[in-house]
Amino acid sequence: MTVEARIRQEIEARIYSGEWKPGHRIPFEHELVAAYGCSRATVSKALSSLSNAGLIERRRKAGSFVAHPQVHSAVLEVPDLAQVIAARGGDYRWSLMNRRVETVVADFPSPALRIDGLHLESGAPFALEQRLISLGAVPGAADESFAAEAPGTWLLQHVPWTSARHRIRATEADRAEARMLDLRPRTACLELLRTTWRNGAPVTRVRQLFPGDRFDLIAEFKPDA
Amino acid sequence: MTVEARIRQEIEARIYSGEWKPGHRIPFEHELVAAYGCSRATVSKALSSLSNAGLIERRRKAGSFVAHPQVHSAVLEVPDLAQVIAARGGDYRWSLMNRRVETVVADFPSPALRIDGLHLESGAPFALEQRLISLGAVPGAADESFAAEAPGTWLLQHVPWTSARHRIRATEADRAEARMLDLRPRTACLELLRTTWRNGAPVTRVRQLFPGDRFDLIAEFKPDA
DNA sequence: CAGTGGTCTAGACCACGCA
DNA sequence: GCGTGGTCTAGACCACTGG
Repeated sequence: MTVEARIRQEIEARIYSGEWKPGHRIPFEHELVAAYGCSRATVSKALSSLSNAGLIERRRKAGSFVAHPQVHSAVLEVPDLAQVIAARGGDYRWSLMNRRVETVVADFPSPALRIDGLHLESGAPFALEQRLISLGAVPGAADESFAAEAPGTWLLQHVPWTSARHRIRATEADRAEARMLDLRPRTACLELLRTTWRNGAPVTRVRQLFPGDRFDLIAEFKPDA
Repeated sequence: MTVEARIRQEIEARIYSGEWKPGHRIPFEHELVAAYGCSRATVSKALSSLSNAGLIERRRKAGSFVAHPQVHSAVLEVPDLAQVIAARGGDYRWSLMNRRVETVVADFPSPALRIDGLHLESGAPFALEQRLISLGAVPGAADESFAAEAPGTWLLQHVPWTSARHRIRATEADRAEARMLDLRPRTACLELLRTTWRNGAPVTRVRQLFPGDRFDLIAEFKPDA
């Protein structure tokens, strides 16, 4: 246990226990230096870590204070479908339904590859996927058939770093979607819309449709970081 | 711009641009010290920040390497319904439907307060809420009527720090739910199940049901932290 | 304007893990 | 072994901001 970790944990414990309530001023850095017999840099690292985690707020001249709780964000596990299905003990497969180049796509500065397909669990439809891949941002995609490998898997391995935005909502499968997913029409489905950028330019946009009874998303909030 | 921020940004830029691909070894700390003319502590802080953000991996003896991308997590904005509705220009209200003490609740070590109610947007149903509050963890809740204030709002102000787990799925409103939400039966809804703990003990468990066409969740992934 | 946190330095010792 | 990152020290100067 490092000194930094000890300082952090002992402050955490006082916050979790309620001994130090939101708004409470925690000891000044120089007081912690004296209490732990360590250097100020070590205290500062511990407090920075707590601040990053959102547990405390630091204000010049005033000191550091227990933050007011805000459970307004959580880490969402965005599923890798192959792993999800393997974890359930199922057999994952990808089935390509459509592949073509679209020359004009809204919000895309260049032509895009349009890929439609189905993720299957042990032979049964699991999720419907409709995807666009910018050929400007990912020229190599033009050479891929995506017949055997799902485009998401391929992209993870061929596009360096991206940012992404997900929109999650409930919707009803229309007639065509229900047929492909082997559902009654109007069955409740989870719709995941994800757009991915790299250096501000769109890389891919995908819509995944999951039957509501076959899949759910998990998001965790932990004040540690 | 601090030295630390400059180091971090210049490394980020090389990663985002693709100049340094996943697996690439970035300069050793002592090389960065020489390149930037700063101390090793400053370089180390910059690299620690990149490591926390998941952009690089640091290995003793070997060096630091560009990490392989994993868009497998994103930050989910968990909505404060009052704010969501205010941001849309609507008028938020909470309507209490039921409040009673349940002596035995699964997974709760003590009796719990059961609160059912409706979140309203400009008078129209927006979300159905069914909540349990542990009276062992939050004894003060017993003195609250929750007639005027939604329990989530009250809890944020009165319970110290928590961890939380959310489950998100699509489901169909049953007859009673559809009636309360003013929907046709079997309308697709987004179901948010959240359990909150403090020191390992459950504090509250809530189920919120949103008509699919009235609400969606947003989750962002940015490699920065 | 005084005291806080923010940032930085030039060292040091250690533990780990590859050769 | 030996070089790397992990941690720490005992200072220092600065910028901000609350009283």
